[in-house]
Amino acid sequence: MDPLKLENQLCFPLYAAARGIVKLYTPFLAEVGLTYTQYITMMVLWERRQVGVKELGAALYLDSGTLTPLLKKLEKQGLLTRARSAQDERHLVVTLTPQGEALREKALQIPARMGECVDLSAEEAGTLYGLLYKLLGQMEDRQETAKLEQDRG
Amino acid sequence: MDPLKLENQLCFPLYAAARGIVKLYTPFLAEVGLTYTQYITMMVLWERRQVGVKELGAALYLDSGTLTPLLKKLEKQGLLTRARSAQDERHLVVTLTPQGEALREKALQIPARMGECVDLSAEEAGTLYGLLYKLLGQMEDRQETAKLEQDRG
DNA sequence: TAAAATTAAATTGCACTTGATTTAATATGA
DNA sequence: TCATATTAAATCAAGTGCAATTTAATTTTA
Repeated sequence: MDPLKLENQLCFPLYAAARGIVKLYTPFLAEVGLTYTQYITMMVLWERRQVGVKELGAALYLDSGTLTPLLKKLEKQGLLTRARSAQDERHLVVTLTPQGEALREKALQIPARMGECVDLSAEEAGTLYGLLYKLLGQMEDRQETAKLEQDRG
Repeated sequence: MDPLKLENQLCFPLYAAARGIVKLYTPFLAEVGLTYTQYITMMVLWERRQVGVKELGAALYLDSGTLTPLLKKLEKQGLLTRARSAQDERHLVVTLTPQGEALREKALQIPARMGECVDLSAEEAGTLYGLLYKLLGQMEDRQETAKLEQDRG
């Protein structure tokens, strides 16, 4: 078995399916004026109302290099506010605005419409979900040990 | 169950795991001077030696907007050549060079090293592989029907 | 406590991705 | 056959992602 054959890779369908799913979301998200990354950012805010950039990055596996310009855009759209924490000025706190909260109602129809695009049984979806989070967990471990090794050197 | 909660999404771990895996590849690929997208492009060339941009895009689910600049970079590195087809000048044919072929030997160690980073049983990997290709297949169908509907309108 | 280390965002540079448009070549049909 | 339609790449604009560096604030420690 050729280890460099595209069809023998597990990573490639993961990479391709992820882009494909985001592409499926695009027209639905365009109706509410969001990109996919903006959408998952808003999801965190709809859950927590207020969150630091650091925690947001931990939740989404994204760093400030991606989040800073994205949050500035969402602020400009009036969906959130950005302000330094009074306790620790290094922390920037992001807060949902009433407009941002209102957008949630419009977004509520999106998951169901996406669901119609994907035909997996509940069991298949559950299995996939579990395997993906297993992978994510292992990758977090990897990043941490790499980090520690780097600090030691 | 809140449909807009991050942890209730199937798409989010897919998106995050795909980026995470590519990040794991990065240091290994840096040793052979490739990015992940360049790596899977070379994979197609290692299999076929010669391929049109159109077929390459079909194999990788990428369009000329991504591939054109990427192929120019690989050409500049001497790994492939780009030339218009004599039969049909609209087609650009990409061909592996001896240097590109030689790079394959260096890349051969990468899949095993990546495998060490991910701890899934053969059965789990097979299940994940199957589900991801099932998703990819459904998304292809979606894109095609959307395309047809658009052409009709 | 003052210097050194650490932390959190922001910034910068590079490499994608994608949608939309443009350009060039080929195929079609009145 | 010549205008029209189609096809394939290339180009362009906008939005990520990420590594590396910088800046500002806070801790730690000698």
